[in-house]
Amino acid sequence: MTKSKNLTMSDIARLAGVSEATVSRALKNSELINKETRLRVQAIAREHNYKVNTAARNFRTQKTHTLAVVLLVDKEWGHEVSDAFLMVLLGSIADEAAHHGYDLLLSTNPHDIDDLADYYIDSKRADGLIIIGQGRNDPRLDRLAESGRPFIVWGAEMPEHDYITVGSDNRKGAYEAVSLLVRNGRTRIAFMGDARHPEMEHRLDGYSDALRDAGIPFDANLIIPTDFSRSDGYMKTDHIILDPTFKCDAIFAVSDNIALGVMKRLAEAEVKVPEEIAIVGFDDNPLAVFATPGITTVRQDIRLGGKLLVRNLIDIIDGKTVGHVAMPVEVIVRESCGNA
Amino acid sequence: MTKSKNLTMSDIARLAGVSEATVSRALKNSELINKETRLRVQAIAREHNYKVNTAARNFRTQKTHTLAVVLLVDKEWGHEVSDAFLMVLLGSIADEAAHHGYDLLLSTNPHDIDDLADYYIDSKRADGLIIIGQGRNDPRLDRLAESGRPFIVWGAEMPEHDYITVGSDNRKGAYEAVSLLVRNGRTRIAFMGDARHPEMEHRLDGYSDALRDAGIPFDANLIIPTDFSRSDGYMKTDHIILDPTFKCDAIFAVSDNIALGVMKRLAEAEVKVPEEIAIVGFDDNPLAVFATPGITTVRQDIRLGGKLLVRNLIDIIDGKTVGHVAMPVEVIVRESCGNA
DNA sequence: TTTTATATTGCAATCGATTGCAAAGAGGCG
DNA sequence: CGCCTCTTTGCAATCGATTGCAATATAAAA
Repeated sequence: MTKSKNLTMSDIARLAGVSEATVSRALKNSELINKETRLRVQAIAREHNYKVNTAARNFRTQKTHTLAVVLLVDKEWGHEVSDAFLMVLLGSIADEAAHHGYDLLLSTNPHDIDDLADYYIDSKRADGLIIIGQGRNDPRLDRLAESGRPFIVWGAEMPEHDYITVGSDNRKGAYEAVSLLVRNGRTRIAFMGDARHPEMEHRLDGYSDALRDAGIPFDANLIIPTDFSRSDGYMKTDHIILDPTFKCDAIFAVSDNIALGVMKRLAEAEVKVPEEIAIVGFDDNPLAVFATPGITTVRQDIRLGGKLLVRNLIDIIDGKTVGHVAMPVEVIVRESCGNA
Repeated sequence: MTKSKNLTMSDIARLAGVSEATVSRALKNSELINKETRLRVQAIAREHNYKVNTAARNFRTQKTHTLAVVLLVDKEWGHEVSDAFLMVLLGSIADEAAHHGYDLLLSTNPHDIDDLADYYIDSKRADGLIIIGQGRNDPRLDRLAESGRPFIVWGAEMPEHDYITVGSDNRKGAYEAVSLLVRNGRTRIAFMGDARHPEMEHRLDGYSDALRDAGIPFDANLIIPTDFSRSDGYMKTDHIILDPTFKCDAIFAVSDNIALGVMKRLAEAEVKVPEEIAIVGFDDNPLAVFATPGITTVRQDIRLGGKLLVRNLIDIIDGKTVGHVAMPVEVIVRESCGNA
């Protein structure tokens, strides 16, 4: 632990008896410098615990080697910051960014996303933006796209949007989830979720597709608008329990959180899951396996998602063309869907 | 949306007919500059969508106005990145940092925390470090403290450590949780947790204090080493169920996650909660209220914790002296503790 | 009217690393 | 021996904002 104050490159240059230019090149292992010199300079730098001043480098190179992650988790539509998936995604993004030599700036609840682009990109804090929380077709993202700044969004591809996304194959996931319920003999399958949200819209499409392919007519009464939260799942379940005209034998919930809320309410009302009502969720929340009964769900590969967000954003920054990603999903069968 | 390339301060100076120095001062609203001039310069800057180049400023001022958050979530001792509390803490830290004009760098699973101090502080990426995940008396933190770099740790104060912490009053929380069980007539109260972890050591102290004050002898057989995970809570419950010589009428779990795992296992074994075994957890995990029965728990004010971490770290960076913080906790009574 | 105090603004050095270009040295070839 | 090539290193400009100090203008005091 050398307690010496901060050395600069010129100190190292003096110690090694070479110029600053040589030190700079040696430290990045440039072929321009004789191997012997290179190693000597590197050894001296290490010995004196010298670290390149990133602020100076960023300034000179006009690159920050930093990505900014913006969490647009809007209480309004019931997403909570505490969602397990957020943290997993964030962790994966952080790991992948580090792996590519990028630092990660984090921002939550920005007052204004327009300012945000200014704040991060124009003022040279970050080279690109990862937006998590597509919201309900947020027009601010479209404006961001117009401005031409490098960014990428976690969520669903929508033809009317002009930005790149990474997300799961929500349509296919929902299709398979609902088909599973159908195979288990369920015919009146409720949909709980908020279809105004792009990802959920795709899940609703998958739900419809599955019913159609099974020859089951679509019934709008079975669509129960629900936000992402456990509490809203809990509350909207009243509708199912208390309305005597409402009949369903299964529920497809667009998130495990909703499913957890539903199951809590059903348990209180002594409705048996899966015997009376079967349930399939989405996300494979770590809790899904610990609920009683275990929740059958659609697993997203969130860690892969984080990696792809980073890789593709870096490609965008580097001026390459990248496409949307809809990652494969996997149905995880537990007890709640009524499988044998 | 001006698509103009990046303006510099000298552009604004030219447009305003003043010097760069004046622009610089005007933009930070310095009293040195005539109010009229100030407003005019600000207006021009706004009009042209000029943003100060942070890289240049940081370089010149030798301050980064950035804090680095390091997540030391070690799978080894069962903490999962997906823990709800992590995300809440992180969100609160991010908000508070933004409020103080600091950016937030995020890093998870660093290879080496020593390098980390170099990486962030010495190479001028951040002004200070927030460490989350104190671990089992991590010696690396002690080394970090020796090096004199500004940092702060979420966790528990231990006399043998030479760094500043922010955390909850774990001892008091545990004391009240266990006292509640005692008041409900329980006398054989198991402790589930890993006392090698500083925060848990304090909770064990609180547990012991409560028993002592209630005149109940401490029984080492009732201490069940358990890591932080739901799954370990689930597994260690076997001990309670399957060992015929083991008798307890209540469990104090050092985290709600453990409590959830325990309850899952007890439900499978058809042990009634709270009638046969009462349970109190810790954290007030958002799930605690959604478990059946709802889990009585000790709530930590995590959002406040995040704020204090940031404020105190900034004080440390500014050279002020700050003390440890043990935030007040609150027992949240639900059904699992067997209250009337 | 001269002097002094005050309010504004500008000059110019500075932060530390990077990089295009030039220069010096080493070796090869005719 | 002279010319050319290739390797290795150094020179010096540059990135953009900040700030101590000096300079100027303006007002107040003598």
